[in-house]
Amino acid sequence: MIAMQRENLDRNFGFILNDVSRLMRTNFDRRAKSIGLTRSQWWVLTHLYRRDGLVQAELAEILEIERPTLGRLLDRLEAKGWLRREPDPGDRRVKRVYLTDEVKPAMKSLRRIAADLRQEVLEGLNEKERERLVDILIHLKTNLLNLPVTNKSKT
Amino acid sequence: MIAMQRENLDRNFGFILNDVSRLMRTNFDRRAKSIGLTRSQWWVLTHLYRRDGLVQAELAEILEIERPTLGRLLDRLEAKGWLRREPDPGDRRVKRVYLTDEVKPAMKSLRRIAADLRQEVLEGLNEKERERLVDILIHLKTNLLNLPVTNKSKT
DNA sequence: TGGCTATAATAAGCTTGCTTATTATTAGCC
DNA sequence: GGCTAATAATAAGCAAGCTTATTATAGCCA
Repeated sequence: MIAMQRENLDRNFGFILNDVSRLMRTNFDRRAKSIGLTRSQWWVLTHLYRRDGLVQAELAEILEIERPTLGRLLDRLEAKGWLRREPDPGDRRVKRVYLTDEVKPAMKSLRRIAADLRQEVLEGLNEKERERLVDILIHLKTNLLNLPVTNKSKT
Repeated sequence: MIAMQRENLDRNFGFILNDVSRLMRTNFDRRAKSIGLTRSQWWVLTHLYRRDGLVQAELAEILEIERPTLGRLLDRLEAKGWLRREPDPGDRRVKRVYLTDEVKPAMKSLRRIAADLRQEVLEGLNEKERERLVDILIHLKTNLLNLPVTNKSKT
């Protein structure tokens, strides 16, 4: 008992999760390279597609990334002409983000890439298992968001 | 039928996985900050602890990261005195990596942090479900490694 | 209204991934 | 033995996370 000394590194939950996540990202990015977008960039565009004209801070909140991280993503997307930032007329601190028209065809390709990859990765799990997996991941995410240490600077 | 237009972004498998992975990493790194190590660095040390004196290329292979990525990790670890690189006597291209003595107490703390975090994240899943989850993740990883696009430069 | 506090965006700096290219050395073949 | 191909490590450059700090503007309240 108590053993555990030589725990099996190959079954370390955190690192396998990290591996799967990393492999999916790099695989997606390779497939999307010819379009000139990364997975993170695509995710930004996907949310704007739903709700165009968001304020940067709102968008960062929705994407659950920090504002500076989003800021630089937007820099690159704007430089490549996928979107534009416009000042808010009512609040001069604020910039609103709008997609440009070039975006739609690319979005379609990327959605295809994402769906294909998802299928290939989940191959071998039936529908019920997939749903169950997503439920579990959401549960884990909830646990993480409730950890005290995770709360960053509440003033 | 066919619907899917408005697929639920909140249940997008790839991104939830990414969220969980990212939250675990940042949470770990915050807890380990006072020790002066990151999760990636800890993972390197953990493997060396098992097998000291590895060649860099072997270590990168085991960790499943690219050689330049490992190289810079080792730069930082070496600069902080956690390990040292020594030339291989038989092959002058090769450097072998050895842990220093300062490492052991830190390793113990980090193993504690990792175990605690893992418990907190997996809270609410019983032992059987946890094992099942790891099995599924390994399955997904295998799928990913078998994807043709994933194979990088086979010459 | 004038001054503190809060908020939006950005700047700057660090880490860790990746890819592509270089350099040094070894190994293998003719 | 000498050339070519393969291998180990590193350099260089990009992306996307994070944190901390700065700047401009709003908002509140005394």
